[in-house]
Amino acid sequence: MEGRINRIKKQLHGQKYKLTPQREATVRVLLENEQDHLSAEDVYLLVKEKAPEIGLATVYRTLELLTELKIVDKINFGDGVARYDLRREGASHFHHHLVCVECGSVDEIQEDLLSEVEKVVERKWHFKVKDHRLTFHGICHRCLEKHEEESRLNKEKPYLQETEKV
Amino acid sequence: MEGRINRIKKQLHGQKYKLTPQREATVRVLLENEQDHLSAEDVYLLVKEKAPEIGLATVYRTLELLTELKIVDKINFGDGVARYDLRREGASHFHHHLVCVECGSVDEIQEDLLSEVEKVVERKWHFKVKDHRLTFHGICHRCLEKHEEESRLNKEKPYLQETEKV
DNA sequence: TATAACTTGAAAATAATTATCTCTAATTGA
DNA sequence: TCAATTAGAGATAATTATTTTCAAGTTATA
Ligand SMILES: [Mn+2]
Ligand SMILES: [Mn+2]
Ligand SMILES: [Zn+2]
Ligand SMILES: [Zn+2]
Repeated sequence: MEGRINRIKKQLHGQKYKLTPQREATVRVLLENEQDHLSAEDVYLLVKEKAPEIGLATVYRTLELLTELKIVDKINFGDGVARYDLRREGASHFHHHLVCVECGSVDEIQEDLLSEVEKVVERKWHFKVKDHRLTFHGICHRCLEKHEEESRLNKEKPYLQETEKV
Repeated sequence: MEGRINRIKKQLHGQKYKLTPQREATVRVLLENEQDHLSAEDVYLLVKEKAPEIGLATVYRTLELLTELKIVDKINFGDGVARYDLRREGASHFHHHLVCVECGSVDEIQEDLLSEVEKVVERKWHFKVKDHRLTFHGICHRCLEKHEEESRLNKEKPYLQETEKV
């Protein structure tokens, strides 16, 4: 954690930016919620707990700065707000996402998966790939298990079919 | 064109929706600009030419309806506006995009490319894939050619290096 | 043609993001 | 040291995109 903060501090200094207490508090919140996909508002509320004087505008500015430095990725899952996702250290590519259309959960895939596909794109479309965004929409393993459970119960009690409701 | 409109009309009626003149005009604009990625505002301005009385809210409502019926896909390239992309008829999957970070162009890839990757995701993450979004960010073939051209010229006139400017 | 359900345009409301302004504290450099 | 410059801050205003409200109009079909 501290090491990671220090490396981010160096990255900022390398671009003539300072690691102010507000910026540090914001980075800490992102590190402490690494697997989440927080909106600016979410980050603001969490940072406020450790630095109550911070303003929402500062959070926006900090997130913008971190995005510019590729420390976070700004993503949009189509729910009306931008979300911020910490890049894994040393990751050469942006990770992928699994969005469940039933429960709304967002899981991550850290594996590359696309290296072959990108070779094809570069060769066939003569397009130099620098980055990618890949999201799958579907049904997550939790919801799938719930379905299996339900259909098992339905078989045991065939007189209580879903079609009977109302 | 007319056949396609008729099939869309049937799709609407099947869900108890009506094909109003405003909706038809909107669909026509989308068909006439099939390879583009229009924003709601873009669509509005184009529809206004053939149906000047239409309101912006109606365009938003129509685009939302067409998205719900999977006639169009709503996409977000991170430029602050939602864009609407007509689905190819009979296409089983949503097509991919190549966004050029230099000139901003957006090209399309109709090939599937992901079937193998999706098999891996279903097997390894136990996630039932229903749809996907894949965008590559990089340098398009036009910009790459421009670069090659420039470096060719620089070799011919080595006394006019870019580093000399100012 | 009657009619219930659906749609519309205009305007207002909401929501997210960005810009502007002024203040303060830190840094710089004679 | 100390005046000048600058970076970052909060407050607030402005923009921009999208959604909601509502009275009035239109549509499919019996
Ligand atoms: Mn993520
Ligand atoms: Mn497209
Ligand atoms: Zn789920
Ligand atoms: Zn280009």
